Amino acid sequence: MNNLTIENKLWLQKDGQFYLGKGRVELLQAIVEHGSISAAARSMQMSYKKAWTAIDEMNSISDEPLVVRKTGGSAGGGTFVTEAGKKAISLYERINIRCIAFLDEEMKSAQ
Amino acid sequence: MNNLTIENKLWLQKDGQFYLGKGRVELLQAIVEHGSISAAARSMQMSYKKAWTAIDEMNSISDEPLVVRKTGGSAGGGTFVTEAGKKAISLYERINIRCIAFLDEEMKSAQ
DNA sequence: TACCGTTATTCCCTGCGAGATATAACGAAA
DNA sequence: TTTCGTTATATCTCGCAGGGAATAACGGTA
Repeated sequence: MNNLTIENKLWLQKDGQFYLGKGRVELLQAIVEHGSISAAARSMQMSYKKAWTAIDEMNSISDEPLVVRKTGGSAGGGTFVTEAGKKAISLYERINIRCIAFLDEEMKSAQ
Repeated sequence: MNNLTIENKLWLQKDGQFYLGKGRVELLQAIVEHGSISAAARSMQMSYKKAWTAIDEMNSISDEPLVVRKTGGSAGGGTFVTEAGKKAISLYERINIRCIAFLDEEMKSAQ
């Protein structure tokens, strides 16, 4: 019974629809950092299509958009995370960190 | 930002290998109840193959077997959950229940 | 020895997700 | 009006996990 660890995966749902998980939070953070979907996707070895699909889905599920997308222009366009998006990121991260700490405690006292 | 719920998925790992999750715990419980892999699989609309594969894998990862399988005999054989298996079930369930309660509290205080 | 229901194992097939590719649309700046 | 890098979107293919079916092995019991 040794070397036993507990893993967890958290995600937020809106009306039962998958909304925001670990991968999407990382994607949003990369967009904050890089200012575009394509640069963010490149930075994390994700295909543009996958990134775009994820963003389109979470944007349409949320009441307020999490990112604003601009097409065209001298820089070609860009994508920016809204305040609602940043709030969602920090909500997820705070709960996730606290949940991991909680589970560590549980496992310690369980064995 | 309403109708927002948090979902979580827990599983146990042994040396980094997936070991026991929600579905496998339910399968073990069905085996306790029915006394055979095939009856347990039937009772939860799972294919025998999937059930057998899951059991074979978790049994081989664990130090002590979680189930004992008997082949042949008048009843054709059967499968029985060991004490170690029952302990694993209750460990998972206790942590899972407590984790759900923890997350509910977190979500309440977050909004 | 014949039977029976279970465990054990192999093979085929198919649906789905992910990736790759290609191309259009866009619009500010020069 | 040309350029450029981005967003947007449609196919197409390929791999593979998972299901279904088929079959062998097993060993009490009658």
